Parts: sequence; C-alpha cells; structure tokens
Amino acid sequence: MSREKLLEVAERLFAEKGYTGTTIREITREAKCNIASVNYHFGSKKNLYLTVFKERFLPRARLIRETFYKLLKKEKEKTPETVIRAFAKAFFLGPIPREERIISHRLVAREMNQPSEAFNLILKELFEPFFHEIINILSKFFPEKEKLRLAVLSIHAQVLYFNFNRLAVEHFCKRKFDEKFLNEVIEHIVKFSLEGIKGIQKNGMEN
Amino acid sequence: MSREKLLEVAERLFAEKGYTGTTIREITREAKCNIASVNYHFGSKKNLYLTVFKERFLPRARLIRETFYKLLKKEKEKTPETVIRAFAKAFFLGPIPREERIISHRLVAREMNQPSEAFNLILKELFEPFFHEIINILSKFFPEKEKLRLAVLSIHAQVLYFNFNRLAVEHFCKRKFDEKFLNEVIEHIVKFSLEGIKGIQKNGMEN
DNA sequence: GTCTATAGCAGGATAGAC
DNA sequence: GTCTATCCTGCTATAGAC
Repeated sequence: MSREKLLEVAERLFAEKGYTGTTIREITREAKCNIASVNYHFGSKKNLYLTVFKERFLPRARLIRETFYKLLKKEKEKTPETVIRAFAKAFFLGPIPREERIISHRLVAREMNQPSEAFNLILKELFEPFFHEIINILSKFFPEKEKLRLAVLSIHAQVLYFNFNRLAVEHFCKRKFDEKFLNEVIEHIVKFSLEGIKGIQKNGMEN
Repeated sequence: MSREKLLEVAERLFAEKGYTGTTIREITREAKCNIASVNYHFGSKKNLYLTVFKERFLPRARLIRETFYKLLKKEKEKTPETVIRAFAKAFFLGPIPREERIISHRLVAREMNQPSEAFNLILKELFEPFFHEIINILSKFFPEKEKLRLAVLSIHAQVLYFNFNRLAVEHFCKRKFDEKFLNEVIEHIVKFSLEGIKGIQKNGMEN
C-alpha cells in the first residue's frame, strides 16, 4: 500500500534532512507514488510528519521499552548494574534494525533542538513513562530521587550522543562503529553511569 | 555595519530553524537590511552559513577554551575533579551570554545530526584540539587513553544535552532552568562524570 | 554599499479526469 | 486511489540604477 510506503520513506527523509529540508516531491519520488498522494492520504505535509511520529516512531519506541523489560527479566537478580545495562542496551540492541534505530534518535534530536507538535508526543508517550519507570526501579537502590532524575538524563544524553553523532565518535576514537565497538560503547556507558550514579548519591549525603 | 548584523541574525536563525528552515528574506528583514545584501556580502546563502561558523561560532568556541584554561589556572592543585569541573563549567559559564551559548550548542547539534561542510571546521578546530588537550591533562591520573576518550565524549554528551534540550530537562525535573538549577546541573555533571571516569579505569584493570 | 525589479525555479496544495 | 495539470506562493540569485 502506498500509504505505508510514504510513511516509511518520509520518516527516513525527515530524519536525514529535517522537515523543511524534505520535500513532498522527493518523498513521493522515492516512494514511487504520485505527487498528489501525500495530500490524499495525509491532507498536508505537516500532518504526514505528525503521522510519522504516531504510526512509526511511537510503536518503535514501545518496542524499545519492551526490549528493556525483556532484558531485565532475564536477569536473576536485579542489581543497579543489570538495570542500567538493560536500559542502555535497549536503545542499541534488540529487534529493531540499526538503521531504524538511528532514524529514531535523529528525529528525537531534531525535536529537542526545535520542538514541534511532535515533541509533546515524545515527552508524554515515551520519556515520561519510560524514565519514571527506570527511576522507580532504581530508587530502591538510590533513594535520592532528584539526583536520580539527573542521572537518568545523563544516561539518555550518552545514548543519544553515541547514536546520532557516530561520525564524530568514529573520528575521535579512530574506530569504525562496528559490532565490536558498539558493545564496547554500551559497556562504557553502563560502567561510567553506574559509578556516576553511585557517586552522586554518595556525595549527596555529605551536603 | 550591515555585514556584522547579517551574521548575527543569521546565526540565531540558523540555530533556531536550521539551514533550509531559514530564508534570506527572513534574515534581511530581521537585520533591517536589503534582501540583496546577503548576496552582495557573502555571495550566497550557503556561504553566509559557512561564514557564520568561521566568524561567529569558532571565535566563541575559542572563548570557551580560554575560559577552561582560566578556570583551571585558578586552582591550586589540579585534581581530576578540578579539571572536569573546569571543563564542564567552561561550556555553561564564562564571558559568553547564555543565549549565544545555546545558539552554539544548537548549531553543533544540527551539524552532528546532518553534517555539512561546517562540520569539519567544528571537528578540526574545536573538538580535536580541545578534547585532546583534556585527555592529555587527565591521562596523568587515568592512564587508559582509549577509555578516557569515551569518557570525554560522555561528558560532552551531557554538556550538549543539558544545553540544547532544556525544554525536556525542565519538564522532567519539574524545575525552571534558572541560575540555581544551572549550578546544580553543573555539579551533577562533574560528580557523575568524575566517578564515572574512576569507575571505567578501575573496571578496566580487571579485563 | 544599498536599493528595486525581476528572472527563473521549486515548493505545497488542489481540481478534476480516470 | 491514482494520475495530470495547474495555481499560487515564496525562494535564491542577479542585473542594473542610484
């Protein structure tokens, strides 16, 4: 069906080139649809953009959350380390192809930089429930919720950065972003963040 | 002079709306210049964009680096903590107005997401020298350079995130991004990252 | 250096045939 | 649901007067 094809192509192009950088002409050309099909199916370019978030971005975000729960269930005991590892891994590994994953992070980064209507969707349907869940789990180990919130944002910052900024990471580390390096990056984020969380909770007591 | 005014307005608009989202018409209107002035002074919109990086972004980046050195010089003894604090603070405080600072981070985030010719400038004239400098200083305390590189990227990820993603941070932490919160965020990044670096170096020995 | 006028083109959107 | 043709607007860029 051309509607699905349009959403697929549009998502990729919006992620790569942004909203204004992408044209209906380009989307329909790559989707091998007629130029009028966007307006027929979605009414406007703007509504196509929003539909991309509702029908492609959010379902994928739900998959990432499910991956987190699955990874966590596999663990016999839930230590801070296994929780953080599951959180970090969910953003990098799982059933979603790598290309789609990068698309998601690009879209998020774009919306953070220049929020549109879609930003509220991301906030309410992804960040809020997911981050609060993580905080609830981790607050058993780290009681200071305010500091825990900042720590979760620090983890998310890293996940986002290592995903959407691969070019600079590769250049700076002089490494190809292959399977091996990806696993090293995940382990880096896990260890770095685990000690980080312990640190801010420890230091917090002194204040 | 209208050339400077054009650069100033163009930088702000490019940061807010991106390259394709910003029009010459809008730039000249806000700069109170004639619509033909962009092509007179810069030859093309694209060259205006590049000039923004050369004449506004990079000088500010140099100021940030200088701030780092000044902050570091003030310290009696250079511990990992004082180095990391100087590094983090340089991105948030100093002689540059907050609005300009956010503009810089937005431009960087845009170029990371969708690199143009300007990305090489950022890489070669900002990231490479600055990050290598930090690594050289920190490698006296933490000898494992590979892990240190990833740690520096983790710090940069946080600095970028808390700067260009203020909307989500405010929403999630239920705090206004005022002076007080800013200082808490800086201290959070410092402590989180300090323990993080210690952690990955410690764990690295076991492998 | 600044301005007006305009070329030349690409953009989103729509009407109406099939 | 798909297509062509077309409208209208807005874009970058330039020529040429001042």
